[in-house]
Amino acid sequence: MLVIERHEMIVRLVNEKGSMRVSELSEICNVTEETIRRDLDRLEQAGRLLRSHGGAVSVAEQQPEDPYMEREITRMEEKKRIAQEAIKYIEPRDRIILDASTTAWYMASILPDIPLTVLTNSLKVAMELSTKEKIEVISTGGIMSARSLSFVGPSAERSLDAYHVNKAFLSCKGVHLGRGISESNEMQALVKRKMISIADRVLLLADHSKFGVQAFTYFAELSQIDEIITDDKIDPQYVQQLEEMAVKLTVALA
Amino acid sequence: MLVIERHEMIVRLVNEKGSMRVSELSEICNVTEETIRRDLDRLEQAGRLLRSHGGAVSVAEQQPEDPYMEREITRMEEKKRIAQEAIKYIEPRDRIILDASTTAWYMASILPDIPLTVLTNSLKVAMELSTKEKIEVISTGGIMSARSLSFVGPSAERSLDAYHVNKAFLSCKGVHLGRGISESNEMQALVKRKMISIADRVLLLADHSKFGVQAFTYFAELSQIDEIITDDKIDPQYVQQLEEMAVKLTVALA
DNA sequence: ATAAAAATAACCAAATATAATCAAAACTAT
DNA sequence: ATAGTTTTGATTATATTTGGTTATTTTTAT
Repeated sequence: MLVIERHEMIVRLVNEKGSMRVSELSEICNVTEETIRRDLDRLEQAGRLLRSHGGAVSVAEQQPEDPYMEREITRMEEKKRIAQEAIKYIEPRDRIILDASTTAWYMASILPDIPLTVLTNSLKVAMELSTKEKIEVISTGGIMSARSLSFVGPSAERSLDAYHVNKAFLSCKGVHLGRGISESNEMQALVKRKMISIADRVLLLADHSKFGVQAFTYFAELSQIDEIITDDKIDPQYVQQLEEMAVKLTVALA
Repeated sequence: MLVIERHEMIVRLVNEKGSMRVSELSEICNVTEETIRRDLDRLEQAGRLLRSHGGAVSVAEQQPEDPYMEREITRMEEKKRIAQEAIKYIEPRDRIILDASTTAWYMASILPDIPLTVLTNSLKVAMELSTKEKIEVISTGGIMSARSLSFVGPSAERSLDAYHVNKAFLSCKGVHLGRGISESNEMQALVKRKMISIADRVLLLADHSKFGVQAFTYFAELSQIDEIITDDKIDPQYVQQLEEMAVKLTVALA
């Protein structure tokens, strides 16, 4: 990747996410943090972003409203942290699933360019990964859900049948200790259920606000989840209860 | 190779790939890196690309096209006109196929929001149609081709098997009266062949520059095409020969 | 408030890329 | 043909980029 390309990528990422840490950019671009810092200095000189300790923030004062992205500003910080923790579980040559959640999209955007096969039903994830040449992206087809820009329906589920992955990173709307994992949309829930069935290991990405919540449809038991990644605002009572239930839990720290 | 030819080749390569290293260009063009550097300096002077340490990046990020799409930015006007003509063939409640071509993408962007089912292997087409609420979009899944932002491969072909449409709008790289319709990329060709097999009616979108051209793989006979839509710069000799061969031809006027 | 951790700036050195220069080769125009 | 121009490749000196190291600053936690 040429210098200019890296600079453009940095600006794009900073603008998309609002902010980026030096460490994230370093991983994504496959250069040392020193290089990223120098880049940020120059980009700040040029007025393309604003430097801050640990990273940089967007200076695009009023980015034109992205019609695709339902503005999920809520829990953005937590989701980014969870995404950052989650990518630590990814190793070269893994075959993984990313679902159509905001957290999975963050994961895609900060995923380093290493040899990897990613199976997804999310248009945004696919789009995001298209620039990383070492990553092979496979999309389920299916009926497009315009709101979430993802593919659902029988054909999406059918196409998943043809694959097997070693890790699946899934999100949800609710985690209830007694009732299990739930989703507000039935179509999405069915796809997630299928995803779980073709994965060796299921990692659930759920920020603290999801605990205790019961959404419309259940798509998995807690026992089907191998590990939950959440943020540090989680109620300690859940931590303890999950421990008692022998569910592995990782807390993504700030 | 003439100097100008080399210059054009350099610009084309840079635009296709987004960027090129001096070393790559040197190898491809069979000249020393010094020569390439001088070329790049002059091309940057002329504003045809942007220099960067180690290579050059494309500057062709003008509106309708972004650096992903695989075909040349040329014939844009013709393609828009062909797209405009093509949508006249679409009626409410049609089930149609749009392939991963620039022309199909133009079609998607000017398609009115009427009840319609669109089956496509193009990410851009899907994205474009996501804002039109009356249009149901179904995507083939498959391996994502990053360059063309489309889905190809066995799974893409397999998923097409589950559907049947009444009209397919396809593009190509070459239309040869004797040898048939060809494509430069075999994966895309196989998908198109399958698309033809599940469509009642096949409409070929081909600007005048495609006639007489033979690209790498053939994916259809002329007899399998129900109608060709082209632009008014088409050589009259082809018009006459197609008439003799009883192939229906529509010329999109300015 | 103070200590520990994290991030940064300021170096340096190695690798790479570039610019400048010159001579040979190829092309142009008389 | 021949003189003049342009292009090219080779060579050398110069620039830039990058990663590593260390000291310093800033932030965070106690």
